[in-house]
Amino acid sequence: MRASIRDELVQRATQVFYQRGFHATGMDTLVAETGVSKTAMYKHFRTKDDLILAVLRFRDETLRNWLFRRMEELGQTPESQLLALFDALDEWIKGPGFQGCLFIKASSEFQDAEHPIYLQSAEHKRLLRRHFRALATTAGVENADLLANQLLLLKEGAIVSAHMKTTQYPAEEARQAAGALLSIALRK
Amino acid sequence: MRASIRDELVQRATQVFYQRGFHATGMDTLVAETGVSKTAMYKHFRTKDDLILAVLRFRDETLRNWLFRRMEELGQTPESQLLALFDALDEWIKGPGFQGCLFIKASSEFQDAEHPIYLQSAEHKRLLRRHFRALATTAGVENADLLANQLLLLKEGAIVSAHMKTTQYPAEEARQAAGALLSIALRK
DNA sequence: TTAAATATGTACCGATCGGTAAACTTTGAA
DNA sequence: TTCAAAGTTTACCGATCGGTACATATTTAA
Repeated sequence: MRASIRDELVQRATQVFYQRGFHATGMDTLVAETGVSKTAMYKHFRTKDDLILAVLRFRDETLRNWLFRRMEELGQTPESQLLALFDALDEWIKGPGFQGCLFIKASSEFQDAEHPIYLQSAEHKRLLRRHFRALATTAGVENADLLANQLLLLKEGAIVSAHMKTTQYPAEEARQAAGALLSIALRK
Repeated sequence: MRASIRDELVQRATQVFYQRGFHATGMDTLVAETGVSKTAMYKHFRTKDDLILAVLRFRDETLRNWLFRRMEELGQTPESQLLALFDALDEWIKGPGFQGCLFIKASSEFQDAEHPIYLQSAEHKRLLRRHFRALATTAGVENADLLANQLLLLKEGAIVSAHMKTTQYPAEEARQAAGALLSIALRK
């Protein structure tokens, strides 16, 4: 029960930042929404930025674990797992509380290319990319780099378009496009 | 020379918000960066939100005008114009001062689905979508809606991936994917 | 049982937030 | 040339910002 207050703070803060934004959320709001006193917060994290970094690390772990597991559950072969990315995405988008991608938001609120928060956000995307590329390679795709990057483009586009309500069925449309690209990549 | 101070304020404010973010930019910063006094600002715009809305309207006009013109210049047929979207995108991304999409940022800092800033941002994407769909229809694509949405997914994904440096050649990879989708859509 | 560790609430810090008031200067059209 | 419109500077408002001090309560391990 010792370290759990810190964990609970991070988990609840993740939700608050996700729903309200980083700059728009003050430490007093965090106190009110998480139930953790400000003194305790600053005992665990030296600054607000440090807390945000912990939030991003937590989100990276949980989101990546969930996504990769869901892709495995929904697809038996590497090819179908790659397409299952968009089925999992669809679940996420249609699920409760979806508000876009926390890392896109973080990197756009902290744009400085050397800012730790920007770097941490970018790292998450790079880890996704690596996983997709490994799957593409296993599936026998020749240019696995290209396909992995393109799947990532479709994924990010779907998340943004879902958040901005540009399209009604972003994940489905992304999946259809991904299927076309995948079958082309496997045909040669 | 009368109305031009308002215009200059909007244009300079666009750059400041783009480079530094909306919540992160205070009105005093705006005074310092635009050279326009706070009194004058509040004579033209009742609130900061109103100024942001004017910024988004200005950006929507200039960006859409530039993009559509560039697509026409770079492509002779509707098909090649659709692909030229990604050539123009490439120019933008590689050009000076690129920091992602102002509308994605605005909608993620003002997430409330009924907030005027969110609605204004979403409108920009809808106008792009309409244009792409019209081009796809002219090109003879059967399911123009689907293709237009997929091109938009690739475009948004490329912008985000460029901003987060996930991929080195986002526009090129998006263009290649778009070419594949387009040729499939025209084949039937 | 007790003492250290770890919470808490409250009050506060200087700086900045969005926004206003008022007195003064520049500008442009009749 | 004159005068109102539109600009500026400066000072200010209450609220909130990120962050700290301190005295008190609760938890936990010996």
